[in-house]
Amino acid sequence: MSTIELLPVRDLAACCAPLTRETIPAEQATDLAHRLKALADPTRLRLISIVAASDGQGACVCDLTEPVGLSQPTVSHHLKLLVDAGFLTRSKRGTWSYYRLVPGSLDAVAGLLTTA
Amino acid sequence: MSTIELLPVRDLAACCAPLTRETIPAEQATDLAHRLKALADPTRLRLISIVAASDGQGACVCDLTEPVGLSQPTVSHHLKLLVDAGFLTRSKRGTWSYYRLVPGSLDAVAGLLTTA
DNA sequence: GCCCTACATTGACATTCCTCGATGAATCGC
DNA sequence: GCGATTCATCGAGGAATGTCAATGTAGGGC
Repeated sequence: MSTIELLPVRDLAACCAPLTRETIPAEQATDLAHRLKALADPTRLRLISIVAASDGQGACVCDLTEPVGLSQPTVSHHLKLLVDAGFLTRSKRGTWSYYRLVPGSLDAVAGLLTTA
Repeated sequence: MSTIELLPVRDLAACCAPLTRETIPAEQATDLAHRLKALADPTRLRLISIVAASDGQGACVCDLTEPVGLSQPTVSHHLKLLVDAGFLTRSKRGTWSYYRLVPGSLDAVAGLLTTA
């Protein structure tokens, strides 16, 4: 999961036909694979889930490290991956970092997988 | 991606609420992460895409190795992962193996990611 | 200024993953 | 039976990933 320039998620949904409509070009496959790789980890799925639940103010790292049972650096690492992939945003207030779900980001990926 | 017992895909959709509805339990997160990991590779996305396009009779390995530009053992390996994850089925006819998309399997995963 | 809190980054290690060449298994045609 | 074809499996090498302890950075309170 090397750091790669990814388009905003909404461009994904805008530009690309679903996987099963037509053969996906190599470049789009690479981009989508990166998004999916960011999601394809139990810890990151739980982080997204918790962040989504505590929406409004957002969730800080201190709220997240205990539920997932991992060290703070590890949690920060996962959060960074999710931010880079476009699923979360980070906003700093004082010493705290608040993470929020990017609206529509998950739906954009889901839309590319949907058959109908 | 060690071989793990996964429920049929339809049970995924049947049993589980979307990621953002409520905090996902660790066990479900592991299961979903396995499915996503199976999808999170450019080559496998393209394989799925090609197989889905050539539906009806299905696609054999010989049809797939050239478009993705990888060796036959590698393609067989990826196909096995996709079968194990429940996205493809394999049926042998003579010397050929025909791969087909499992209807609804992608939609089941997509449904778990959808916000609405 | 100084310490404490909250978080990010670095470096290291073990594990997993992707890929290939080589080999094995099964089928078809002769 | 024998060779050729199609595909799966095995073993290995290199790259990427998940995790942690240690360290760095920055803000808040005294």
